[in-house]
Amino acid sequence: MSDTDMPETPPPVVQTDDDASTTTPRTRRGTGRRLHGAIAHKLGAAIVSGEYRPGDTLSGEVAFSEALDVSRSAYREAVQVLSAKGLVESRPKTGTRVLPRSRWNLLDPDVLAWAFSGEPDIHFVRSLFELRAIVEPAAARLAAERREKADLKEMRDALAAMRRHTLATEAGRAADRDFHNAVLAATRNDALVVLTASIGAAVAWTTQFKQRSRALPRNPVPDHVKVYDAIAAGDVEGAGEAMRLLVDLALEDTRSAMEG
Amino acid sequence: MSDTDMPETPPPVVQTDDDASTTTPRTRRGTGRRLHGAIAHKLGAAIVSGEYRPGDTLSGEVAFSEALDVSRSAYREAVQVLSAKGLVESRPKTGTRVLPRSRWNLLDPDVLAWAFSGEPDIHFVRSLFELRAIVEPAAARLAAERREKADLKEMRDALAAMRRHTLATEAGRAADRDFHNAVLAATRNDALVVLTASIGAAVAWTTQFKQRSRALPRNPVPDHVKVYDAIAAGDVEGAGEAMRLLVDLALEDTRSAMEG
DNA sequence: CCTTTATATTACTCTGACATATTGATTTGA
DNA sequence: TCAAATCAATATGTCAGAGTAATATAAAGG
Repeated sequence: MSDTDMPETPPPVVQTDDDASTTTPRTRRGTGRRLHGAIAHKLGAAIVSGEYRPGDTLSGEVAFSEALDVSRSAYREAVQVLSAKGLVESRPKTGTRVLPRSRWNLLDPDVLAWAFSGEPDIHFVRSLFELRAIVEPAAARLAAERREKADLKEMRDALAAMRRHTLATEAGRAADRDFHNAVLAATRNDALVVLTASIGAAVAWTTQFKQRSRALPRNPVPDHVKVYDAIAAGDVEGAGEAMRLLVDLALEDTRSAMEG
Repeated sequence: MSDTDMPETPPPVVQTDDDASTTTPRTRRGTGRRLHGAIAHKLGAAIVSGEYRPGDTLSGEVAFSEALDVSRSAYREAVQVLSAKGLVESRPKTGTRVLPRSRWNLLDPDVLAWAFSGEPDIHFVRSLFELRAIVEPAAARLAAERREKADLKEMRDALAAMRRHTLATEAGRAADRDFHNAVLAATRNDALVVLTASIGAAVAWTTQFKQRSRALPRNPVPDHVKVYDAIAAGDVEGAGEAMRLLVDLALEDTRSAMEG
């Protein structure tokens, strides 16, 4: 993930640790990562969460930047990031306004992270899983056609790691991601790789929710093994079917966790 | 498309139209759009075309910005855009380096535009069409399930426009896009919409190539009508199959145009 | 009523300075 | 001799203020 990462930004407190502060508490702010990154995160999250709505126009650069107590440069660089992701558009005289949702790069990893930093829209989560249910089985079919020995080894290693740890641990989740990435890599399709990298990140979010609400009810390894076996055997139909099952189960788990 | 658009940036000539120029010819540069946008386009295109390769580190901000004869601010804002799209990463002391290809947001509309502003990598084009062949039929199936009356009207209107104009005209291509967008909108899936918006833009590029090399050999309307009929009838299987045919034919046309 | 011109507002660009973080060498200690 | 801590060099990060260019709105003219 690029600059603004997933772990919640610690509240950018202005620590007034100075003692004889005759001067206003300036220059000593945010603890977070790079400043413009933090601002982009803040604004981006506010936009995708609906706090600012499409068509709304942000207060001018000078006003907003000094409201945030940052320089105009930092604020502008943050806005450039948002603009690059299709969230806002700036024009002279008009100001900076939020673009219609249709122009947002919803599959951008950062945008997804912002979307999931608050209360994720259940409708959108459904969309993501639906897309995943479309893409991943097709990817498994391609992988069954094109996999090389090295790909299969990657998958085996990931499976072994999944067996060792569980999905409750970070190592286990990483192994899960590794497995899916290995399948993707075996398709020799760059567009597929980057797409499901985004989706996978989002799905990882929902997985955390799942863990939070109830202990994981199912051992995911056998389903993954079925996918592996079919891919290793070059069984195109079987690979697609096994992956479809896998995604459906994940959707089912997450849905019950979110709605229940 | 967001800021940096498709039409070739007119060469950013430094017009030295001043007569008694004792001063260096500054402040009067690039005719193009916003300055940082132009620079982002230039650098982005250079990166995706392989001129700078992953791991390469760009010359420092001061050096590079004055080599381009722009201020550091403008250069930095451009780099922020590239960073937001996962092309580069900047760190103190280390400098700005090109990230591995796996971290590029290849489905970002701007990145796609940059990729297609030069000689498009035929391998990557193949990946895009493969992805399209996966997603669009699935979208057609969903559309057949969920379409409302208004969706069908949109599709009919687009079809009518396609009949009036041809794919050789801009109006015709717009109608083609409208039809596909209508199908997408009928799926009620935001993730699908934004994804195929990207792919569609890229495909539109290749369509232009197609037109350039040979007069269009096939009337696309009947195939589109078949898709419409199936969706209107709620025929899930038929809709998927008809769309699959449509995408396959487009791929065939483009492949022969690019390789021949 | 429509077109054209003026104007005010806003983002855009530039400049130059300082702060901060990270690397790599240097020094110190075991 | 090797390892850990220290320090300096360097490039990005942030700040401040001034001036430019573009554009929507209002005003003037046809």
